[in-house]
Amino acid sequence: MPHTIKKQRPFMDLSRYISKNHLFSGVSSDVLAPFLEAAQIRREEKGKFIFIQGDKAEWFYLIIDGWIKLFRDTIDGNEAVVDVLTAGHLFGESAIFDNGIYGYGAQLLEPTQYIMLPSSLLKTAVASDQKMAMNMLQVMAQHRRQQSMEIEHLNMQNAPQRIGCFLLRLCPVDVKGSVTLHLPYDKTLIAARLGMKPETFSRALATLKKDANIRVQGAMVIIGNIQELVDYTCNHCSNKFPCDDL
Amino acid sequence: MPHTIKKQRPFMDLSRYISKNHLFSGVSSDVLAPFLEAAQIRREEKGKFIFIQGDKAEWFYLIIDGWIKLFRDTIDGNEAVVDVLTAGHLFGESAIFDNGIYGYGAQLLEPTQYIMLPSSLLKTAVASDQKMAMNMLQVMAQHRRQQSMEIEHLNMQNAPQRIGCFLLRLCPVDVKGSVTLHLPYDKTLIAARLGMKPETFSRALATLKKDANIRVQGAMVIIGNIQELVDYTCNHCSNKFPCDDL
DNA sequence: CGACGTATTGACTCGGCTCAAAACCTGTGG
DNA sequence: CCACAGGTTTTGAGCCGAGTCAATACGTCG
Repeated sequence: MPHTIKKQRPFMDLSRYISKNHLFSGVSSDVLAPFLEAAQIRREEKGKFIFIQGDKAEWFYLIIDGWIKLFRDTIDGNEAVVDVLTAGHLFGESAIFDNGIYGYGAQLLEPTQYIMLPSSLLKTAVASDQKMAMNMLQVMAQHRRQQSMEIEHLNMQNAPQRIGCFLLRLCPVDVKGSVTLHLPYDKTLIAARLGMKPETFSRALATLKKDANIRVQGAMVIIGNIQELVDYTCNHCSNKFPCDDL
Repeated sequence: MPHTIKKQRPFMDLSRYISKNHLFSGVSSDVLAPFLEAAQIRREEKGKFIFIQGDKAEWFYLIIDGWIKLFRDTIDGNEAVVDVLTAGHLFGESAIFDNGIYGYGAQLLEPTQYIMLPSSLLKTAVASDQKMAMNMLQVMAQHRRQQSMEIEHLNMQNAPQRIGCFLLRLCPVDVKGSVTLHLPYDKTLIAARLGMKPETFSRALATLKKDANIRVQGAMVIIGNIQELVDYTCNHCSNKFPCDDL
């Protein structure tokens, strides 16, 4: 008795993933239809570059599962990690309305499934459909707010505080007291994401253990008391916890 | 149509300033009209807060002349300067499509004239007019790119390089060799804008004099050779000079 | 078990911050 | 014209956080 092969039934699967993304929420099905038609689903191996900085932005992307990183390479050979994204996240969409050139590269961190959608479709859909336009604007505006926060964090918070902030954003919103969570990806990568070196990350995590009642066991982190961590972390920030961004 | 009487400024003045802003470029006059109707022009003194972080975003703003700063206050009483803007710049428009709350405060750095426009109008105009929507999206996307650059700079460049980058962006695009320019506002403020302390700014400027062939006389800066400054500044960045961002 | 990638630890350097003082401007009133 | 007051900018000394380089521990997979 053959069991289901899940990679098939592409159209329905795509539909689910695409339409439930906020960009398409409340959008009529005839606006949605061409996206479903044109969508291509891909599964690629770790390390694959989906695109690099400077490429023409002919597609934008939606992650189904797995992890990718957005990055920029500097002239002297360093790499800045712009963002790390997973299921449900959209990327590459911003360049479409700017200069049509990706401002960063995108690389898979592990085997990852994603959907690619044509930029041209997004452009026309946004131009012709009000709801799409408003959704797109909202996505952009939220991104801008996130980026503002990021800039503030880099300016105002030190390494342990940036990690604390990162951990707090991993917590479910409503909990109080103690929380156990595990880090979504490599510590090295988290470090890069937070704009610090792995060694600094390691030491900063150690000071959190000492000063903010945190326990760490490999990738598992136990926050003894959320409020304590907030007190330690959020003073140099302009947002009161819980921050509504992410 | 109703002809409203504005007590201080005739209709035409506003029209010039508003319609030449990129947000309204190519927009039909009947879409533009309600903005011109509803626009209010203001002139206020240095120090005045136009709004503060957390206010409801009922207006967005266009600067006619003068200077303003956008800033965020942290819980422990520090201030992060988000941006410094002057004639032709737009601000407060992002919150409208996000959560309707300003993410920063805005304060005048000197006597400044500005126009305030109702958020509600922007929202409806963007929802009903394709060109407005595309313009707004473009404004947003460009802002996002700028912010990305800012994050990269904070991460990768040291103080002298950040100043060098700032100076290079003040240069006219096509010049080569030597350039004379003067700083648009206080060194203290530039320092804050670049995420450093005034003392650091001063010292960093001194090292630029030494290492990158710069001369400084008060607010006047003479770049001996642009290429030399580029070589000194741009290595840790992912953009090749001239950066197309602002 | 060995081997490789990831994570931690140690010793050192250096950049930027702090606090404090001096130098420089610029406008004001005598 | 000078003296003074206020703000801005510079300079100095000392400290601390984060980066670097190098070595060691840890884990997981073969």
